[in-house]
Amino acid sequence: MSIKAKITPGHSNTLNKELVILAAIKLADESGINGLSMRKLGRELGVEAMALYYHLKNKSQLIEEMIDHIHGEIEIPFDAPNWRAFMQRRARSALDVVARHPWAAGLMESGVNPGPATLKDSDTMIQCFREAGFSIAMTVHAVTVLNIYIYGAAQQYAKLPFTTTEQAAEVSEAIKRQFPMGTYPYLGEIITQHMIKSGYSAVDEFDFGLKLILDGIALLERE
Amino acid sequence: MSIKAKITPGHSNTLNKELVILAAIKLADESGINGLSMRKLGRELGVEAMALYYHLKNKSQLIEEMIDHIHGEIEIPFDAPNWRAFMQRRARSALDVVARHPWAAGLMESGVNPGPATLKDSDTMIQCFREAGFSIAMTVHAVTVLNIYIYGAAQQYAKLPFTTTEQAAEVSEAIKRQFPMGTYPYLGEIITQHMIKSGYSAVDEFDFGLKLILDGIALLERE
DNA sequence: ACCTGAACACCGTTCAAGT
DNA sequence: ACCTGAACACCGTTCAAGT
Repeated sequence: MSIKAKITPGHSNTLNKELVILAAIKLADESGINGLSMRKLGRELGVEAMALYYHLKNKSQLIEEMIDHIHGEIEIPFDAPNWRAFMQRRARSALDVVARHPWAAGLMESGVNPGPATLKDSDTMIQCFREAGFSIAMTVHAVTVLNIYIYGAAQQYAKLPFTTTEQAAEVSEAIKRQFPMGTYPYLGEIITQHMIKSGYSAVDEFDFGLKLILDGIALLERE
Repeated sequence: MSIKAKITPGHSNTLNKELVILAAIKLADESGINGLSMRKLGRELGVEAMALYYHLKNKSQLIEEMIDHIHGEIEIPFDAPNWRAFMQRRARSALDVVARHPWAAGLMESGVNPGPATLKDSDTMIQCFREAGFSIAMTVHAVTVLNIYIYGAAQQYAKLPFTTTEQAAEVSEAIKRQFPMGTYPYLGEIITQHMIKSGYSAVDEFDFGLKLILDGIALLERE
């Protein structure tokens, strides 16, 4: 055993898959998915890019692992009193997770090669609906519409060029200035009357749509 | 005027923005968004990559223009008898468009720099709801939930590793073989009882969710 | 007006070689 | 077992120069 290993006990000073994945997520959080390169990631880890290929097959596999890790950050609210509370909390958690890792928005739910965290999340959602008395067919419908909505919303949310309602108003005005008055009268009305005057909140919109969908699912309960 | 110009009247033999965009879409359709490079695109057009920079600012702008063009392919059913028929037909058309251009799925609705086709589409959707008597606030809710659902579904649909129900069954079995029996019991049940036995159809799932959302929107009509 | 050649600063990945 | 150096075949983009 080397002296180095004795100096840092319990902390491996050599690389491993997990460390690479965590560093890759950190790098992507900071500089986006296009800012993530094997060479930069190596630099960040104090190693040449080629070293990464000892721990991972290639960049695709790295990204798959990153996505499954992110998926594992979504809260699974086992203690929720009913399916509706469960799905509501899970949805909010998923939106939070994507807000922290915007680059991941378009990559989740790819359908190909789901990792353990992804599979566990699906399994738990299904369990929740089944135990609430939903049939298999209705469970599939419910899970599908919820996931489409949540990941769709997360993706649009991640791409929003604003976060506060003030910024929303500014951006709306900028868009409106780009086209001559009257070209898009209905859109123009929405922007002036709604986006700028009253406060537009992307999160409120998300919640409204989620409620609409949960109400719809409630009607499937005994079908 | 050159002889060449006389030989091909009405057909410019030099490049222009529109030709570049169309060729780029064709190339992306064939080889995905990662297969689209300025150098390959130049080759396809019989020109050096650098020539493209005379017609477009950079690759980002090219992609923005491609997306707006794709957006223009979505049918706007002016002759629909009511808002519901309008939204149903538009949704189906959007799904078809993304099926033809899977690489575009994750890039539509980016919110930044919407092009004329994108703005026109929004304007028409808003007009449809407003003329049906929806308030401004309810129109925003309805358009938001519909777009999130449609583009979310399009994205998942574009990424599906299967198209027919037979392929769906095969892929489901492959996924199931990857994990030890009983690890994900509820997911396992869905796969064996539903995905493999009865036929799973992604399009049917899309329609089910769309109906659920349209039913929900109908309840907002006089709010 | 429209295109090219050369150049720059990057990529992902392989593979033999080093310790 | 774990990492590196050199190499290959790519990228996007700028800019002076060509016609």
